[in-house]
Amino acid sequence: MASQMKRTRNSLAGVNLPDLEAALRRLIAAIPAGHVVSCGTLAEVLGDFRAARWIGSWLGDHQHDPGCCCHRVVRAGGRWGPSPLSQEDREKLLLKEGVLLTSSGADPRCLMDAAQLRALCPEVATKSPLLELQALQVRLCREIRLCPLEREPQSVGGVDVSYRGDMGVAAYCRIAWPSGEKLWDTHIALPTRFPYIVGYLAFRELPLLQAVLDKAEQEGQLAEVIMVDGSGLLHPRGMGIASHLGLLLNRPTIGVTKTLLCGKCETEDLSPGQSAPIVYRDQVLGAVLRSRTGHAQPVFVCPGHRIDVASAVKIVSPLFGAHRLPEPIYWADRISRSLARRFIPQNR
DNA sequence: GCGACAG
DNA sequence: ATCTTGTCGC
Repeated sequence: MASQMKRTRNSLAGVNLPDLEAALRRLIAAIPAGHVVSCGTLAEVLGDFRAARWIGSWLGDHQHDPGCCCHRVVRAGGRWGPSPLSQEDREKLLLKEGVLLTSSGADPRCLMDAAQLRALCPEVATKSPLLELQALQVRLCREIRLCPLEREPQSVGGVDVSYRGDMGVAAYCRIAWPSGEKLWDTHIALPTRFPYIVGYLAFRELPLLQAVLDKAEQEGQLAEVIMVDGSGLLHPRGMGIASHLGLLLNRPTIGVTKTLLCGKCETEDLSPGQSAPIVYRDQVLGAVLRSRTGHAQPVFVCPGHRIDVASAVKIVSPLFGAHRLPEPIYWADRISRSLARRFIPQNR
């Protein structure tokens, strides 16, 4: 029993990040000669069709070795996609394996569908990594508390992550509320462990955010409310990164984005300093805000955890300075980006 | 034909 | 998010 209580605490509070790349390599290794598979089908077997884009970019990037069968991966309908091989080598390999070619790619009749690939790779199919992460998000969603903020904060923190190669730099900045004065900041750099896939941003950035916020807490600089560069409640499973972080910290969090992940709003007649509701699945889950200084593009705000839409708008509104984004996010973005550019050498 | 989605 | 030159504008 004691050993159970003492379970390992990683940055996702006990959740192990799946090795998506390893799972993808196993799927590709399971494609038989004479067949091809599309990025979308691979994504589907990993647990979410939306991972297709990541798979496409991975094909062009990955560490390729002679045994790798990535020449059997194509785009939808058999069309050619990114590859480390030359077009000539690729066509030669597929022809040798018995795949018919068309003018634009592989013959669609040689494409395998998800059911066929699942049968050939049961170890990935039965433990679909993205399905498991979705299940976790659905489970955590029930613990989200949507309520007015209890007390006005003295300060609000902002967090953001910038990237350089395989490294991520997270920055945290504490801002006085409501004055907007910059009070304190810190940062940390760590290797990236998970790709960007729409709907799974938390699994990419939470380890870094948790690390930088641990640092802030040790220095006694953790603000009462944390603003995140990413969505919260406005998420297909109600568990955007701001909500997930709020649960891990057990602290009020607000999601702020430059584009809308989901939901609809009227941005046409929005005058500077005003806000309008964002509706998703017939519920008001956020607000679109235009800064008082009248920037062309508005920002989208939603609750993460332990706050409601009205309180989130009340907290964010006074923190618009001279920039499009509210000060905590503006500074976290600026600091993380300049550090990533300055301190991490580019290797490619 | 429509939609294709945070960072 | 990142890769990137000059260019348009307050």
